[in-house]
Amino acid sequence: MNLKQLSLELGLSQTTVSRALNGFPEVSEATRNRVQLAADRHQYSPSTRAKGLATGKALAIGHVIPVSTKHETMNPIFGDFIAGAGETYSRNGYEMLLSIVDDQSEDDVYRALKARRSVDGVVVHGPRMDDPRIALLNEIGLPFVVHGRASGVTAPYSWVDVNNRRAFNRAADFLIDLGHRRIGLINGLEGMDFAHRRRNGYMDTLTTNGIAADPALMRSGEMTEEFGYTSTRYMLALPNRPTALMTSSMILAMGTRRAIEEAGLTIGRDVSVITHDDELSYLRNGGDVPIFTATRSSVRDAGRRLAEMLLADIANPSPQPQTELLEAELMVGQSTGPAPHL
Amino acid sequence: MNLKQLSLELGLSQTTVSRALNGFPEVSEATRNRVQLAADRHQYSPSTRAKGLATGKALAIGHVIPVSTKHETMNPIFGDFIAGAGETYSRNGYEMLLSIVDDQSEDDVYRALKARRSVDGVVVHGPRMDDPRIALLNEIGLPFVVHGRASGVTAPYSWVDVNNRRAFNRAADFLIDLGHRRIGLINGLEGMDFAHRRRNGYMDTLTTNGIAADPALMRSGEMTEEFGYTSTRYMLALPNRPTALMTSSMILAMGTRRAIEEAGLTIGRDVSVITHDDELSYLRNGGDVPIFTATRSSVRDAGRRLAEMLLADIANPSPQPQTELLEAELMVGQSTGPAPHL
DNA sequence: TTCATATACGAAATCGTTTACGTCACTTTG
DNA sequence: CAAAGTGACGTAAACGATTTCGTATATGAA
Repeated sequence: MNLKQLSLELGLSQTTVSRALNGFPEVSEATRNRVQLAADRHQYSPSTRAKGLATGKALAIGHVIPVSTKHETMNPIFGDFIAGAGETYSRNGYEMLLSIVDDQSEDDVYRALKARRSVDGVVVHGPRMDDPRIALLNEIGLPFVVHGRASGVTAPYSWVDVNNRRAFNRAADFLIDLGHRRIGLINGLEGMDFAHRRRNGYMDTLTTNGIAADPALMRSGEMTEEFGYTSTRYMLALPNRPTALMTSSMILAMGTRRAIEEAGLTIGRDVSVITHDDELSYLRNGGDVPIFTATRSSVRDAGRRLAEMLLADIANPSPQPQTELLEAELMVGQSTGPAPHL
Repeated sequence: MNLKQLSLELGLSQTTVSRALNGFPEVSEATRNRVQLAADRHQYSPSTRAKGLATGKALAIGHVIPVSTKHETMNPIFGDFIAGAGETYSRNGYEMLLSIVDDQSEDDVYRALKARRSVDGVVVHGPRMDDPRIALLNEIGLPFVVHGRASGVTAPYSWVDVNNRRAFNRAADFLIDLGHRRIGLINGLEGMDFAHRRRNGYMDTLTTNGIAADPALMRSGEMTEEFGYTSTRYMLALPNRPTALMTSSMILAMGTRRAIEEAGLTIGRDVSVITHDDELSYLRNGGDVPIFTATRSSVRDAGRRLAEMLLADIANPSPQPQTELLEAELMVGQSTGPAPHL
C-alpha cells in the first residue's frame, strides 16, 4: 500500500493524505480521522527511501564499529551500548545503521556514509589518542558524537564520556586507604584514550601519596579474559608482588581472579581487586553485595544519553558542541580488604 | 555531488553516466573511463535512497535483536555474530540495519520493516520453541534466515545452526567415559530452542548409558555469570553432589568456576566442567591448551554463512529453503579429568 | 545505392514521498 | 456590499537515481 493507492481509495489528493498523517494544521479533523483510520487499516507506512529522498533526511544514524585487524577483537561493551542508543532511536523514528569495519579502512566508511547520504549522523566508537576521525568528520561535515574523548585533538567536538580519571583516582585512593602500596594496573590498549586517562588517574593518585609508579605493575593490552590472566600471573610471580590490582573491565577481572586462585591466593585477603564495571547485562557484578569492588557506570545509559545528544544536534544544529561527563560510583564489594603483611 | 552535476560536468546525459558506472555494455570504453575518473575525483556515490527508490531494492538487511524485558539481558554472542555477517554485507554492497526491541513488540518491528520497505530481508535471532516469528515473516513475505531453529514449527524455512544435540551428546559421552555418573547441566532459558536441543542431547546420552536424569542437576536461566555461579553453588551443596558439570556458555562457565573454587574444590580434579564455546573474541578459551574442555563452534563464522545464504536467496529466490548445520568440535582442555571417588 | 544492423548516446518516465503554490467557497470587516 | 481573509483541499514540481524507449551515426551486406 502506498500513498497514491491510499489517496485514491479515500477520494483525496496525495497532498491531503500526506498532510493528514503528518499532523499539518490545514486539514479538517474529520478528514484527518478518516485518513488515519484507513492508514491503520491498511498498515500504511511511508517508504523510508521515498521519504528520505523528499525530505533530504535519512532518518538513520550510523555506528561504525572498529574491529582490530590483528586480533579480530571487538569490544564487548558494544552490544549494551547500542541497546541503549537503539531505544532512543526507535522512540524518535530513527533507524540504526551498523558498519563493522577493520580499523584500516575506517575513513572510507565515513566518507561513503556521507557520499551515499545514508545517515544523518554517526557515532564514533573507541576513540584513540589524537584520533584522526574527528578531523575527518569535521571536514566532511557529518554530524557526530564521540563515545569517549580523544586527548590531543584540539578541535571542538561533542562527546559523552565517563570520568575515567576520577574513577581511577578514587579506586586507587580506596586501596591506599586500605594500606596497599604495591598496586598493579591491568589496562586496555595504550592507544585507546580511555586507557590513557585511567592510567593517568592511577598514577596521579600514586604519586600524590608518595608511591613511585612501577612499570612492571602496569600492563596494557586487548581486554580479554586471557590478558587479565597472563598479566596477573606475571605480576604475582614478581619478587615483590602487588597486594592489589586494578583492572579496566570485568572481563579482565575474571582473568585476574583465575590467576589469583590458581596461585593459591584468596581474593580480597591476599590480593585486593578493583575493576571498572560497565554494567554489561550478562556480567552483572553480583546482587546486593558486589563480587568485585568496582567503579561502576552503565554503558547502556551512556548509549541513551549519546543518542539523545546526537538527535538533538541534528534537529537543531548548534555551533558549540555538547559534552557530558558521567561519574562512576565506587561500589565496595568482596574483592578488597586491608593490605596483608607480606 | 550528484548524478546531474556529474553528467553536466562531463557533457553527457545522466543515462550514460549511470550506465557507465554500473557497467552496462552500451557505453564505449573511452567514455566509461572518463566517467569513472570523474566519479572518483569527486568521490561520487549514488544516493542509497534514490537508488533504492528507483530499483525497488533497499540494499540493506535487518537484524532484529530481542532484549528480554524482564532482565534487559542481551545475548553476548550477538556482537561477534554481526561482526561476521557485517563482513559479508559490506563485501556485497549491503548495509546492516539494527533494531533493538523488547520481545513484546517484536512483531510490529517486522511489519514496520516490511511496510516501510527499508530492508530486503531480515535475520531472526534467538529463536524460541514454536517461534511465531517464522509464520509471521512467511505471511508478510519478507525473506529471512533464522540463526538457530525453532522446534515445533512445521513450515519450512532457512536456517543456520550448530548441531547442539550432537555437541552435548559428545560432551556427555566424554564425561561418562571418564567415569562420571553425576553430571549437572546449566543451560539457557527453557523456551530457547538451543537450550531445548542441548538438554535433549544431554539427556539422551545419560539414558543411553543407563543414568537416570536428576531434575536437581538441571538448571536453566539467563546465561549470566551470576546464574552460573548460583546454579553451581546450589548443585555442589546437594547431598549427592555432581562430579561434573556441563554449561551452555563460557560466561556461565566462569560463574561455575567461581563457585567451585569458592567451595575449595579444584576444577578438573574434584569437579570436571565442559562448556559450549562460541569463540567470542574477548573470551578466547586459552591458547594451545584450552582452559575449559569445550564444544567449540565459531559464532562469527555462523554469521558469515548466514549472511551469504540470505543474500543468495535475495539475489535469486528459491522455493525450497536452505539450511546449514555446523558441527562443533570437542576440544579437550584442563577442566576435565577422571571422576573422583567420593 | 539502399537497407539492415550495430554502436553509442539521450529524453523522459518512473519510483513514493513532501511541499511550494494555487484555487475555491465561505466568512469577516469597514 | 465589496474587499479581504481564512479554511480545506488540489496541482505539480521537486528529490536523485534507474530504465524504457528512441535516435543519430557508422558499418556491413545485398
